[in-house]
Amino acid sequence: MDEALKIFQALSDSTRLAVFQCIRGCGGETAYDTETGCCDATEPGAVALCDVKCQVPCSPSTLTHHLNVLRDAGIIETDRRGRQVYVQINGAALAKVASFLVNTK
Amino acid sequence: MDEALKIFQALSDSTRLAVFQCIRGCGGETAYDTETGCCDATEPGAVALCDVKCQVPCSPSTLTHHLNVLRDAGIIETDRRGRQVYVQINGAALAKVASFLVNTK
DNA sequence: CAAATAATTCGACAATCATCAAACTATTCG
DNA sequence: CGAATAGTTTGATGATTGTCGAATTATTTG
Repeated sequence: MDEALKIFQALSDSTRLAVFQCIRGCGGETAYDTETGCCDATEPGAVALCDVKCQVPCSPSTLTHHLNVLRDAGIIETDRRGRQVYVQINGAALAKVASFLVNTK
Repeated sequence: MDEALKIFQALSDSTRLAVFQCIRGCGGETAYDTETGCCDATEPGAVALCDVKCQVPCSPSTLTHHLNVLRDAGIIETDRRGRQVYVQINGAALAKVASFLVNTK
């Protein structure tokens, strides 16, 4: 399945996997960091890019690049709200690949 | 998890994914091809490299390279029997990554 | 032992790709 | 409007990596 290949490629870079994990973990309800002021997710399951950047050390352009790869693979979805772009995980795509992995034969 | 990263890297190449699928599909009971004589798996769940090579078009050295990557990632296991090396899938490793993918938060 | 089959090792080469800086667009706010 | 914040676009560059051919090792068999 070609869809699975794209997802594997998207998750095959350490920085990109960190971004992925950040979006997943930070999108929850309790992930606010009072020290840095980062990760002030306004709703469950969505994070602003600027908050991701706080936790994954890379330049803005690199982050944009990685997000494009993740989005093209169908792993995440983005929508802009005012100045910020919010990101969230597409669970369905992940579930499909997970079943592909486990599926015998 | 660093283990997951390695597995994603291993499956992020189209040729390697083809090898993976070949081992999985061909390792079954009924995959013998009377035309080419390929894929004469002697036991369920194991395939000889020469049979994989029949189905995935690449040079022997390339195949060896890909198998090393897959083995280092823990996806497959190999053992030599006489002239041939047999390969089989390590289901446990795949199951672990599958649950990593689905796992929310 | 010699020949044949199966697989590995080694180098080299081409292509892909992650990264960044700089310049730019988009949006809010004073 | 002008300043500030948030992201994107566009090269360029350095590193990684997939591929192969040639030489080599391992094993069986005549």
